[in-house]
Amino acid sequence: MIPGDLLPAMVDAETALAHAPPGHKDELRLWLRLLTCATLIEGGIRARLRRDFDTTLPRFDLLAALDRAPAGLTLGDVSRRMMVSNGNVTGLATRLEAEGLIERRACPGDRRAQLLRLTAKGRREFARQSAAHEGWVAELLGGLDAAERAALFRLLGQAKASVRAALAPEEAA
Amino acid sequence: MIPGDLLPAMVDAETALAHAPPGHKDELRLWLRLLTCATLIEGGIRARLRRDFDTTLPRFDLLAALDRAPAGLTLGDVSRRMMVSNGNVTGLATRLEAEGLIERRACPGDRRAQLLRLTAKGRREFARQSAAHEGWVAELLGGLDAAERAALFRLLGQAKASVRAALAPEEAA
DNA sequence: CGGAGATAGTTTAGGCTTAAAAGATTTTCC
DNA sequence: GGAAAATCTTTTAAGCCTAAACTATCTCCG
Repeated sequence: MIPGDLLPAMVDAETALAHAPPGHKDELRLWLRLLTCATLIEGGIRARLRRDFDTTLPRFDLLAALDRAPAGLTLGDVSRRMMVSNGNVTGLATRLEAEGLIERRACPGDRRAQLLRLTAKGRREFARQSAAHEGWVAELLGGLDAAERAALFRLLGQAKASVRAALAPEEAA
Repeated sequence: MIPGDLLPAMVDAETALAHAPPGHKDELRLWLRLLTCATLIEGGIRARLRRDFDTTLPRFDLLAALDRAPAGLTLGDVSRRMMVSNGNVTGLATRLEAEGLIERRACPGDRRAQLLRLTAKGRREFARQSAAHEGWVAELLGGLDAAERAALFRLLGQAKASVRAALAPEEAA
């Protein structure tokens, strides 16, 4: 995340690029601005999760995935949903289990797999975090009106499709 | 980054949310879509930097910052531009210096600070990486036409302003 | 049946990242 | 001048993250 003491004088890559000699492509500017937005929002959320709940974004994301799947998810399911590696989920799950927020149990019919589920404590804790999280996001993006948000949402959908299409060949490999 | 072997079956958080019970705010959906886009693009770039140059995105970003500042930057300058912590830059700079891509030299007039500059090798290497990078980004976002890119760029500017405004109070603290 | 290949999860080594504490130097201001 | 505050950097401990190698299990099909 972005250290709080850096924010005042922060000069992001996109801003710096604006002063650079011309010749950079359109797409690069767009990407840098997109990245700046994502980094700023993510940093704000990480700081608030730490400040208010003493937790981290990956932990929150894992709880969120489980909260949407009452029947539980295997580690592999979580890995795909969170777009992170297998081994990463192993470590995250170990820590959350130690904190008593999730539990591992055998997956019926497949002795290789384990199901992860929220404990009662995990559900309670996530409910609190989730409500706050929704508020933070609304606050951060509150400067856009509904029409702007809708337009941005639509265009990001186009962008996502473009990126997925460009990435598709290597998925097939 | 996103492991290549996960891409085919990947189900991102945003997609999963679409199947969740209603009640989620507009802003949350927008944020999740923005995050998905950024994560996908970043993952693609990381994979290509590794594949073609055996390097990482943070290393590339540090070289990029130095490339735009021929006179050199202090570690603190780099930290602000990259929006990462001080200590992070120390480690990154140490590794890049060991690879001979950058050099540290005394900062005239301030014995606390050091200037980081690209070496000749660093300049050559960054030029190669940078050209490829620009191509990758153009390829990933090539599915959008110029008008869509312009509209998206503008709306992301609004979003960035909104986020910065919401984050501003804590900067002042 | 039984082996080949796919799939689930863990481990390992190494890089990235932060917050916090500590050291060195500079600046401010009385 | 000199104390106090600010700034620049490094160090430390801990968590996050990946790729790759490995074990265990399952599935397919000959």
